[in-house]
Amino acid sequence: MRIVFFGSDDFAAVCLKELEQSSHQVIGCVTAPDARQGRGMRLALSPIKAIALGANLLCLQPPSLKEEAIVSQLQALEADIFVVVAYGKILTQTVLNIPKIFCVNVHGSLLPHYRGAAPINWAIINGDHQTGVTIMKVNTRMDAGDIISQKTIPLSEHITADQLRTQMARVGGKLLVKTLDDIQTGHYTCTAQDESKATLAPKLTKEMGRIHWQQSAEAIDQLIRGLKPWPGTFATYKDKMLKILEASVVKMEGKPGTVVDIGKEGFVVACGQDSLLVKCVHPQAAKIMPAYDFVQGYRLMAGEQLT
RNA sequence: CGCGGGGUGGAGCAGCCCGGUAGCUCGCCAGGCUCAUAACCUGGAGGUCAUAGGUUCAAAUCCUGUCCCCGCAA
Repeated sequence: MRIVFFGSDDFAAVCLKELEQSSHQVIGCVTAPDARQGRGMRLALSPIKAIALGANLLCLQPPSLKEEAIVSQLQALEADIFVVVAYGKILTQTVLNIPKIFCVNVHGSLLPHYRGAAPINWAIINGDHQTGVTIMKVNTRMDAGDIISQKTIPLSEHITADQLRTQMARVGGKLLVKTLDDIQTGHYTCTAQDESKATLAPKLTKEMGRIHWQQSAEAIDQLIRGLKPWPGTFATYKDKMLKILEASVVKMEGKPGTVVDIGKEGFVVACGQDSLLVKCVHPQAAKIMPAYDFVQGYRLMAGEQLT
């Protein structure tokens, strides 16, 4: 089939690579416009554009899909199907009508659970035992289209969002190719989502990463794993931000926020329930370091407070 | 030129404002001690203080350029 691919991030890039190795033909990409970002606000291009340039693929970067020029460009490609993966924009009905068959989306959850921008992270933050990938038909409502295929992924107790994301991109890419094969041969079904079970996975914010020590150590650990690497979790130590990158739950008690023990693996901070053994840390203006190195250099002592 | 913080033995930091013997907590090596600890005690090795110039009797410290790292913001 002739495919036009819509996507922007690294997750989308994995899917795109998978498509390139399939029997289907990617005839063009649509991705976000280059944006200024990073220190010094330099111009950065999306991973999708990088691949497109390397493969000599047509790459469109419209600021808006509502422009007539874009619509006619997309029509001219005569695609069989559109594939959308983490594109970041809602497609209009006009755009959805362009491909001969329809438009499919790869979503990082078992829909109708976790509709929205950050399904992978929320599954970990909420401590779920499993999640998955869904391929669905796109409509104009966010992540609400009919389900074509799904695959479940079990979650281990220590998985982080970046690991899950990598794993899910691989699984999703393979499922995408298989689903496209099925669509081509007509062996597929569309199942409407059960609206009563729909939940949302809203966009992540920086402030979500603030640690509240009165919460349980388990909840904080889930937050740390679910927000890795972005936006990350942080506490405050001596008025400076201290990012906490890795931790685990230990059975110790104390006043929430107090350092109750120090060892070679790191330092232990008491929480609302149980305590958190902090193993890896990122002080403001410094490098990422093992928690024990932080203890050495910053003179962290048992009894001190984090907020 | 978006704003800000850094680069000091193997690790993490202090010292810089107010120039004048390279400091702290670890690690490493050797020896001792202990029921035990982030164990402890004694001794030892290891640094052109990112880099290039400048000022000075004297620069980690003051001035100028360059390279690299990080946070905020997006």
